[in-house]
Amino acid sequence: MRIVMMATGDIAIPSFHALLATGELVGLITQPDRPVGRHQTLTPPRIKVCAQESGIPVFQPERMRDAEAVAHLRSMQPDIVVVMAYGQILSQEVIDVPTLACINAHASLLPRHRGAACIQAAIEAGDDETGVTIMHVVKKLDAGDIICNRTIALRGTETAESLHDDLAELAPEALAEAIYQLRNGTADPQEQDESLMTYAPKLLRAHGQIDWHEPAMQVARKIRAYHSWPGTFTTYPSVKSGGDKTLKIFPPVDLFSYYKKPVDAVPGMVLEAGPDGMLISCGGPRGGAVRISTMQPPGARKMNAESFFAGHKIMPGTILGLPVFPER
RNA sequence: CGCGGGAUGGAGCAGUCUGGUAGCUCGUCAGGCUCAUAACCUGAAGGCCGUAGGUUCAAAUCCUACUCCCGCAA
Repeated sequence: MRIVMMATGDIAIPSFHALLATGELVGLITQPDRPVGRHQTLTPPRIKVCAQESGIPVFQPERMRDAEAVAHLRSMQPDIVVVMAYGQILSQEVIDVPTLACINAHASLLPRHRGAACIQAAIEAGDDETGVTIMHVVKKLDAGDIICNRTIALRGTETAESLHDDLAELAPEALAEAIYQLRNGTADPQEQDESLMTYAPKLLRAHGQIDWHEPAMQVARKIRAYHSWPGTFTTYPSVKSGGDKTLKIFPPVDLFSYYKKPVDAVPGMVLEAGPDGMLISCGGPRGGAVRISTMQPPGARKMNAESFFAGHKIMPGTILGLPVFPER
């Protein structure tokens, strides 16, 4: 059987190696090299490098839906196309090329969290479990019939980064089962329950802004969910410059669902500031607070609270993120 | 050369605009005080102010080049 993989993200790398090991992988289709990093250096996807090292042919069309690209795929004569974190929407023409199936590995338990930010969404929503789903590719995003899945329990401590790696390792197993079923005709794809569908749109850097009016639980989840991309941040008033500066916030975060606060405490108010971290008042019906202990001021590296407060003056009573939510 | 910020004892920062004795909060070490302490008091060590040139009587500070770090962007 001939398998062609379409993948760009690092999450697909373990699956790539698993497919490679079957000896049936005949090609990798991935996004063109992109300018990346601080100097906009043209950089190949890491999975492309893996393919080159393994002697697997690589194809990098700018638009997969173009006739030439489709023709190229057809010339590879795939029986199965495996899509995972590829980064382009596929046309029906592409989907129809493989003789057996065009399947997709998605990093959530569909129909929950369709879309690009599925990993972050599972953490931010406070789900008890997430996983990897293998389904048929259809034109509608992540909406195809489900072949199989693998689940992983969430303990409330993971970040998108750690979960990404765990799911990457989980994917090959699910993929192997799906391919096995397709191969011997035992696959019994189940339609997705549209009523349970949620959508996790692609995140932008700006989405990492913390809204201190949210309950402490939600703030803490967001800090974990958005690590390490796009990251979370707030703003603080700078005595020196007179303006507001951006403060990036990193896990771990201590959660206080209930916290006995001073009567004048408002969301975003710094309650304590010291070597142990910065305790910040949150919103919501029960109030609550979170303590953060790792942060990064503009122009500097990530540092712990002890270092931060050695040279930055944020006194208790300071209100963070102030000018940001006038409209919310 | 995509845009911007930065480099000052071990950590984090001020000082740079307006050149003139190296400063702050900590940490470290020594001593003191205390029933005791990460508390408090006193003292000390530790800097070629990123590198290399230039201007000047004089450069952390002004000029030029370079190196490294960070943010945006991807």
